[in-house]
Amino acid sequence: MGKASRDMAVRDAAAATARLRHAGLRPTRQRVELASLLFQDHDRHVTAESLHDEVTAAGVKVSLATVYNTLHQFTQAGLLRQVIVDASRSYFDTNTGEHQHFFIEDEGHLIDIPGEAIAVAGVPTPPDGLSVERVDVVVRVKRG
Amino acid sequence: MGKASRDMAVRDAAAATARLRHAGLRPTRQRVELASLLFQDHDRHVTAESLHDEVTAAGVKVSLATVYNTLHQFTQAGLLRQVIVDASRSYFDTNTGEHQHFFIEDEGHLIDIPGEAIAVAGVPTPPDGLSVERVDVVVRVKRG
DNA sequence: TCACAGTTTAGAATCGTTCTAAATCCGTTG
DNA sequence: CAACGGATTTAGAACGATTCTAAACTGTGA
Repeated sequence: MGKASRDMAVRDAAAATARLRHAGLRPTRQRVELASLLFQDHDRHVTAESLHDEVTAAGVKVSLATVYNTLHQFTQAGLLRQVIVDASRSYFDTNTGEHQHFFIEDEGHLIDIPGEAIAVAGVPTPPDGLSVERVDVVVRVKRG
Repeated sequence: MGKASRDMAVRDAAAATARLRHAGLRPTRQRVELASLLFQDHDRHVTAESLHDEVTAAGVKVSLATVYNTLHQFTQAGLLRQVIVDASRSYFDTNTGEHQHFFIEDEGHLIDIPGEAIAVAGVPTPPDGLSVERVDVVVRVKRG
């Protein structure tokens, strides 16, 4: 292992810790581990189970309940965004900026579409006492 | 009860039966009941449970399993469209034409947005061997 | 170092949905 | 119009994702 990757690993944990503190979350062992995995890449899409598998494969022991708790806490803290595309499971996206998604239904796989790329025109004013929270666009794609 | 509503009821069952036959589905008692309820209004959004409650309240005995089966069969037959907006339950829409939705998260309530109203521009070409199946737009709204 | 609120955990519980195998129904045939 | 056979319905079990619970543990400020 070279110097760069060692530094990387160190920086990951430090960056994760800083990020957690900044978000008002106590940097516990589990949260730091999960944050390191999640935020090493800019655009990640995970489910509770995929993340649990990943952290477990990395040799770290974190319960599934904690993964669920953590995903929700991160989401509430604005570190993650929940993406609803599949009736049977929830995805979480490390990209919290404005953007949309391709969803490959057969594979259960998401791909980001940059926010600038897509424009939604003509959204009507919502009825009476309602206000727009967010506009989600899902482009469902298939093989072939 | 006046003549009009009596005629309505008759027409409902007859229309439902015709609709089922046309879709290649045997018009069983349960399917006719459910179709009558579903297609009396043009734009309905139901969940399996809401429809089950409704049919039960109407004094008709249909099992929840049959409601699920029927919703899926109707969807496959093109009589319904499934709408994915909520991680915890599936909605079915009697409007199968091109259109989008407001989703009132607090109430779990959907409102149609006509297809002509909304325009989505700039959807990128999907990667390699993928083709666009459908573009779903969900306008999430809140009280206030 | 201590204490305590915050966090994690295993396992049970819950929720929507699907499955299973048996009972029933419907349309056709004889 | 009775009987047959495949389609349909059903109750209840099973399932998978998620949440809850109560007990054990762990950061952090004093």
